[in-house]
Amino acid sequence: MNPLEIPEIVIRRLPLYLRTLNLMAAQGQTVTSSQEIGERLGISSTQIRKDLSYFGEFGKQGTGYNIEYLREQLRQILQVSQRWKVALIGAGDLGRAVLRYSGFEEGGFEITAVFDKDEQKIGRQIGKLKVLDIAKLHEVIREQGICIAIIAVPASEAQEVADALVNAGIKAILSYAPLPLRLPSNVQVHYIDPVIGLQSMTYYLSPEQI
Amino acid sequence: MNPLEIPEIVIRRLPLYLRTLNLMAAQGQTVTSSQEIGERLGISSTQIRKDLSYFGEFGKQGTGYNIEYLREQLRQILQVSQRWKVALIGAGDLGRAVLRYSGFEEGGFEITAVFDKDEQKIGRQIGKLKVLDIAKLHEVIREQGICIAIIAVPASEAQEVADALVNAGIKAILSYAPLPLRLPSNVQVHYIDPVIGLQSMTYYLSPEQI
DNA sequence: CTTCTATTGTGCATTTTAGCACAAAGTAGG
DNA sequence: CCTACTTTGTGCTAAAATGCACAATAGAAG
Repeated sequence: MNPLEIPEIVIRRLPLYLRTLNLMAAQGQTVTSSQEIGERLGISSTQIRKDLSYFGEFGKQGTGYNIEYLREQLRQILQVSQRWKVALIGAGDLGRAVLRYSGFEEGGFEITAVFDKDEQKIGRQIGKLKVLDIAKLHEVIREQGICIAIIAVPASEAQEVADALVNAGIKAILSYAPLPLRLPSNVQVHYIDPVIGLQSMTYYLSPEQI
Repeated sequence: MNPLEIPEIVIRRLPLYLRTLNLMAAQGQTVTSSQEIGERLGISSTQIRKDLSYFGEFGKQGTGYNIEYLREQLRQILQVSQRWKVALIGAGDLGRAVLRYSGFEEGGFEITAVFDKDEQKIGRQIGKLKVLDIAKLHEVIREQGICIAIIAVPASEAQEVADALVNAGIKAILSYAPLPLRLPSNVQVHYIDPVIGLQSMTYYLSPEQI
């Protein structure tokens, strides 16, 4: 099955399935079904089976899915069996929170370099890492062979940082800055903006709750 | 036009349009077109016009949209003309980063209470707010008339917190915990999980980049 | 006043996504 | 071995979302 033919919306759901399987495995569960995964995620079981069928046949009729096996298959599909090195740009409050979040490691990512342009922050130790001068971005990224970056700088500086990242060879960016970045089409990008999420919920709140 | 008939996917895009208009307004621009908004967001102009048409006719043929006017219309549709009070649960690294992020205010939200269960953190001052004991969750939320909450606690405690929030009358939750919450259907919820975003990008990275 | 250009709002066609329903295949119990 | 029950994977159908194409209309230029 050609990867180009698999809908992006399917790819977007796979990490949710993987996360669910991780939780089940952590609780000692060994077998599950599309129905159980679906109930946890609020997705129909048919959808889950169809999504998985793009990549192969991972289940057993009458029994369901072996959790360990399906986990490993999903990890391979998503290419998170090995750990990816990630560069973090911005050592402010957000950057520090990102750095201390353990979820990245479990998900297959390791932040191996932190950058900031503020001289006050450069050189400071955060966890295992020392904050580096953003002037060394290109050099360090090339040296370490990093191809994923997280942008945690103010909106006003995000585009500039993104340009530098692309220039350094970064191929995937997760941006916390609330604006769309102008990037070459061969660079992946995902955004995280909590306000967008809140605003689409307030639409549904009844007016008397204001 | 009955709100129940408007597709959720349309509602999800409106905050993006609003954010784009805010940026344009901040740069002194007064008029725009569906094409310009679309180019910035990577969305087709037709889509934008169709989305807006669910709610009325806001543009002028030949001219486009008055930015101030369309902004105000979108704010009213999304119910963010007034500011919503928000409770934040969790005063760890993430909670503090959330608290210091200025984007919420601009988006129509004000965090007016922070809670934690850790005695070390309770009573500590963060910005204008003092961290409150989570035991007072119900009381404070009722008193202040809060109906939106942000969960920034570890995954293991998120469900417990969510239950308490629902019990206190919260109607919308933004959760940073990487797991699906079990909630009554009349409570809105959105999740933020950076790992999900990263993992759906690694799928597209070429293997030699690992 | 006429012509030219720009842009909206929308009917219709196309494409994409989701879901039903069922054959196939496995398990459990007697 | 036989029957009853589960659950997968998938062909087909239905629904949802997107995009094309164009009439309508505004404004600008001459």
